[in-house]
Amino acid sequence: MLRSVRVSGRRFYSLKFENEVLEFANRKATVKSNHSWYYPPLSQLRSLEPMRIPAFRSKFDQFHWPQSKRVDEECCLEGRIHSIRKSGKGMVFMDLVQDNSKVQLVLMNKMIGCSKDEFGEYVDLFRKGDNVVAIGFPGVTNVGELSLKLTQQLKMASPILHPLPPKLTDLEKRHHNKVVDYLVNSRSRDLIMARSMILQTIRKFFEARDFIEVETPILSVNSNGANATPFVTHSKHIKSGDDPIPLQLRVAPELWLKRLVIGGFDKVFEVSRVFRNEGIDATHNPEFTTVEFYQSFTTLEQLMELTEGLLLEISQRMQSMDITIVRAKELLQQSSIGFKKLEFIPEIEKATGLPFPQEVTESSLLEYFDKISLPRPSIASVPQLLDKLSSTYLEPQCVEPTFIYHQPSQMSPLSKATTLEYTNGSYEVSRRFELFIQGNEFVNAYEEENSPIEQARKFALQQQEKNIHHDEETPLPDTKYVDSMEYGLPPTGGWGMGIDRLCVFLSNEQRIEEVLTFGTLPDVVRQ
RNA sequence: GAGAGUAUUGUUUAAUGGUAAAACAUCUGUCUUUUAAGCAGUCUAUAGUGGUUCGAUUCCACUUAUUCUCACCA
Repeated sequence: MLRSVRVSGRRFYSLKFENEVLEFANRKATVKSNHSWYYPPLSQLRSLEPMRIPAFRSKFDQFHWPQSKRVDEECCLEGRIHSIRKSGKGMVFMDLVQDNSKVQLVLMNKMIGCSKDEFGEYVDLFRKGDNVVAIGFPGVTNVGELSLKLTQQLKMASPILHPLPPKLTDLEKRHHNKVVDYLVNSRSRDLIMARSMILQTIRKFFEARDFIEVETPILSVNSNGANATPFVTHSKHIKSGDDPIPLQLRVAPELWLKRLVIGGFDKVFEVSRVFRNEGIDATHNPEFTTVEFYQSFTTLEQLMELTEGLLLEISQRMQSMDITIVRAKELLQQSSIGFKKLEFIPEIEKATGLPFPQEVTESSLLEYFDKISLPRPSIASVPQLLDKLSSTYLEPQCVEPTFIYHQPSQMSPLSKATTLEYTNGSYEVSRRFELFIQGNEFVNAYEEENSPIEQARKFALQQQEKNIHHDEETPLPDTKYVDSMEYGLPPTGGWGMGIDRLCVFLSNEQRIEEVLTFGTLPDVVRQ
């Protein structure tokens, strides 16, 4: 057990735990048998009001120090030890970190008031990585480094039981132990901070425009709003007879948000985690975050302006971080002059050199595929064929931020359509755009279909296609949503952006797990 | 769902059909102004099973773990 001794009126803990070996490898046992010393209640350690380290720095960084190079008024600082540098038996330097800010501690046996031997043994109780409370005088060292010169023994607040690796780069080890990754790799921490800053900017943008932030259901009977396989679960309390009704996790919040617009909330947005039971790769995780907003009486053109405005603000804000400054600068320039625009059908014609089929049907599109020698996708439905055209001819053109707009209406059953004249005739196109950057989709937005009659018709068409092509991912129509529409969805602009990809892009990373706090689903499962 | 790779100490990297090397970390010293410090010393490893071989960490097979790519998708 720990002996406590009195030295010149003050009580000190001395020195070695009896019969304990102070090796890191055995530290857990030592800690276990001296538990109350290693994990005391915080209030017991604070004999005066503590300062956060950033506040301490801002108070003393520009301080005009007296001859003695210190101020004889005790301060209390708390944080984690990042470095220990011994310099002789009676003197030790440590770096203490809190709130991403660092300050040096100077420990000297004379100032603390104990013998060198006592001092040395006491200091040996501390390891790089321990959380501690330090009390002492603010001051500077001979070379001018701001420090806290301890007047009392350092106090243990919570120890680390394993030595931190000096480096951790192996992907497997990093993502399967994110705690250590964050302690070791500052970039891993910075990526999470950048994400926070991006989300803050988005919230500020919408708040400044009088949007309200809402939260809509994640669990429901029929997940809708995107083509994707849902995760299925059930509730103990939602049953049909004795059988639980299967519930789905949302694949998109879209239909709930539009119901809110019908209900009179004219400007809503949601930062929403969505769930899709699909493959995992560098740019896909089964759960991911989108921001969606809906604003009544808003056109496609207004949606484009809002998109440029939001990305402008994000790019301005993200100049303040080292890891995002390069991308943010590019984006700032591009969003202030406005993004390039590609209109779907004319651009396909330009790229293929052939006029678009007059009828947008499966057979005419397949014929078109043959003419341009494009291999057919595995599911040869009209939406899939059109999507293939886009990913082959349009999306690769979108290295710089680019809007692709006026997609044929068959691609988006929830979007409002209009008839437009092109060289080869007139077409039903969606009042829709997608924003692509470096060939990746970032934003999907459209004027919402607001006729319950049209919506019911498009849902029916979608089901026909689904049955013909056995496309399991097409959701069942949400007839209750169509019922809600009968109360009058105003002409509404709806918009969604993937946050994970935005973070990956701005931080110039290649993989989605880098911007997820605990990696992708396989990483999460292992932690 | 299909394919390609990887596995050496706590970490990050070497090398080799015959004694596995280094840096950092750990541990032991040392230093009263250090800057994730210096100096001296110490400790720790070939994923598992089988095969070829006088001898396998190295070659082969299987297993396990894991990474990546493609497909689906945002």
